[in-house]
Amino acid sequence: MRIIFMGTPDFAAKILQALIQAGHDIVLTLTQPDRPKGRHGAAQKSEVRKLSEDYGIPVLTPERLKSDEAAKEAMRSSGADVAVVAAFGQLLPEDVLAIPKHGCINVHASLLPKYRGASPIQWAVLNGDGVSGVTTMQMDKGMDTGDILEQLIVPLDDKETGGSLFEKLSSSGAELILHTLQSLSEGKLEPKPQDDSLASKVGLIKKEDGHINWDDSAIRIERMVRGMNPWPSAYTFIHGKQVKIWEAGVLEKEELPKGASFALFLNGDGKMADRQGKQEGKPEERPGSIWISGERIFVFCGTGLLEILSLQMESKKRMKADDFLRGNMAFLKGNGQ
RNA sequence: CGCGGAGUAUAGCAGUCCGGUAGCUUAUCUGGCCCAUAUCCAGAUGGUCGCGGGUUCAAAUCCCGCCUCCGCAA
Repeated sequence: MRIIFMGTPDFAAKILQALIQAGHDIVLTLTQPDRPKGRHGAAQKSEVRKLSEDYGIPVLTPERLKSDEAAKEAMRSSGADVAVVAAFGQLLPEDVLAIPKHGCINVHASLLPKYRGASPIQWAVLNGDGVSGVTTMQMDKGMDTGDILEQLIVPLDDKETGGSLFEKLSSSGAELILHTLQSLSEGKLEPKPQDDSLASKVGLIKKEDGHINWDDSAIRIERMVRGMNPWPSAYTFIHGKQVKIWEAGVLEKEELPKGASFALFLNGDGKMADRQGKQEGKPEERPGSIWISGERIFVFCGTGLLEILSLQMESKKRMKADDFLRGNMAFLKGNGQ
């Protein structure tokens, strides 16, 4: 089949890779223009663009497909049977949807109609879902509202992170789109409309979404630690320095080891909080209090206790809690600089 | 040439400003204590101070170049 591929990041590149390996004829690729990225501010090609160029596939990078007549003309003249879209980053206008003979098929990283929108993978982890999956659907003018073609369910692991689920769903997505295209060529697809009453919508995850609110429950924060990994990561501030938390465990407050000692109190800006507040219980047990026991680090949360297993100070490498304590006790206590 | 931090023993750090015998915690090994222990005590092993030049009687430290890692920003 002659296929136009539209996508941008890693997730899309994996789908494209699978299509190429399966022997499909990719006649044209559309992806986002090169964006500044990385430490030196240089514009970088998207993953999809790199892959396409490696295989000698023509690439277009329309800033706004909606008003880019040249790109539309290229699509028309390609004579494509179908367009496969994965994390393209632009809403497709209706006239574009109609260009390929069989329309545009989207690979979406959730079990639609759940998690329509931009960050379905992270939200599955953030919400503690037991399963997620991938969906292929016939695109229409809405945001992930088209008829469902096929779905594949993927179970989540207890320690699932955004990154690990991403890996699972991209390979499942690749598998599913190949199957869907096979079904399409055999005329066996049965599009099913989505049940809008079950729909949920998720927005793009932003850096700020990784900022931990210690008033939340330990359970929720631990999910956040996993869901925001590897980006934007769950973080807090200690003495004004950003600290990312990479691994954490959930405990009950009663499980705080007896020998533990209070180290410091956190709040949003990393300064010592007002201890005269009218919160319940001892001030050292309010949400955001850090306790140290031997080589372990604990933080009181709104509900429960979070043990920090591995973390990363800004400008530093990720390290285990015991390693962190080894050389940072002075910093924690504020004695250092 | 976007802004900034960092590279010192297995690991985490101090020391660099102000040049003068390589330090701390941990790990490892040995011994002690103990019914026993991830506890405690004593001792030992272990480092081309990222790489290459330069200055100097003398460089982890000062100067120049390079490599690598990381945070921000996108």
